[in-house]
Amino acid sequence: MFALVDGNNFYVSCERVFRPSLQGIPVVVLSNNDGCAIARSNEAKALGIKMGAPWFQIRHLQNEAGLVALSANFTLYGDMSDRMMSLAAGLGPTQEIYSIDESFIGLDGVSGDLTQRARAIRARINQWIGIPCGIGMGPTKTLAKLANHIAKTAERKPGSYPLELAQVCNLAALPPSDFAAVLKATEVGEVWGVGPRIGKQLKQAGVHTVHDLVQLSPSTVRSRWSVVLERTVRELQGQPCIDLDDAPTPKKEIACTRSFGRPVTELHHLVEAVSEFASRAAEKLRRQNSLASEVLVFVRTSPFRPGPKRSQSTLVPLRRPTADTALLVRAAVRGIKSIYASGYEWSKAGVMLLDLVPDHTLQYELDLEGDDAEDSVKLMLAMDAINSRYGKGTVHMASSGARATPKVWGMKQERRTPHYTTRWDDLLIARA
DNA sequence: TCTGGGGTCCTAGGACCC
DNA sequence: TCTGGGGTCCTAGGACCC
Repeated sequence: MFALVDGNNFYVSCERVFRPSLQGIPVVVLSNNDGCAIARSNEAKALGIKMGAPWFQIRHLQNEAGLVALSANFTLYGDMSDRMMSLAAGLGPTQEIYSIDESFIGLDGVSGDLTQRARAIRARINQWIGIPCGIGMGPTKTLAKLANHIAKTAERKPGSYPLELAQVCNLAALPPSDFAAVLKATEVGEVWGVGPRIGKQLKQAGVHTVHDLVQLSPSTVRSRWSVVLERTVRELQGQPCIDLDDAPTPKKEIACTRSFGRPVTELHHLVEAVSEFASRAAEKLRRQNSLASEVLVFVRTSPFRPGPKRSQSTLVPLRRPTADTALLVRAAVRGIKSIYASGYEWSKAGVMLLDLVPDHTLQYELDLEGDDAEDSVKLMLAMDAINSRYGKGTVHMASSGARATPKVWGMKQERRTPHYTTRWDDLLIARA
């Protein structure tokens, strides 16, 4: 048995904890550069705002419907996530943190009434953290996901499902006829693993609801679609195919990419940006104790703006795998210089670290050029320690540009809330 | 004026091997 | 008429996830 615990409209809920006045009104959280809506309160969903809707297309709702938009405050959401996850872990013996707002809990060996237990955990998260959650349970991860969808939808849209399934839904506890009714009431597109493309193909083949999908034989699905969808069907039929991944494996690639707040035309600004991205990526790399063998750098113009379009990338091999910020930044700068062209309005760039290997399998080689690998490790340890103690970017590569000067290429974030939980200066003050 | 960021897995097809 | 058989590795592209 599995449970999926998922924070409702997570980013919006995090903001509401510290600004209760946002309760009950339409709120969206915007992506970087205040580009598009990436989280919506129920009231915002009711206004018809779609996931990913560009801000400039919905901003008129500020005046017309009292819509409030906030810039993404990922520092806050990450910290709230940690708190929520630690409470969700109390539901069962194992936990897989699947995304910032979701975790799967392995329930094997848990005795007693699971629904009651889940309701208690949900209440605790609500009271201690202030985040409303949905909890779904089922014999496979895909069914737990589906149950979670039902739990949230039953609460948000009265009449869509039986009310007793709201907030906490255990599909394994339903009588067969009720289970079938629930599957019939759910569209295939809601299933974990069925995206827009496959969803469309399924509907063309006459498969409209989850109930239809479960009727298909796995071998048919495999030959007509793929092994991926076959696994999904088996999981829906109650046969576990996807294990709980409670010991996250290190990432195979690490990226840091950003759209710029406004178009960039000059090389030295791109050098600054790419240096910054490479430094960020290097920090992530060291955090998972890996070394990178290659650095990929890309830059492109906006697909939306008029003017000449161009997209360039280059793969810079490293002499040996490394996690040294200086070496990775140097490689990234070499890369951007090799693909830069003037006369374009560049809108986005990024750095990806590829072909990652664990840092303990570093292969030593003959010392032909002076080996400073050990110094490098010490230097990076010191740098990470300083930045952790005194704040991000306290020490950084000079090519990223001085901290004090605003970045030409910097992100637009006009509506960001304070770092309520991670900066002393931003702590809220309560007055009696 | 204005459209996010960061991942994973699977497959087909090409290059290359004997 | 007709052009081997079997295998590995790599890459690009598609689809999905949040």
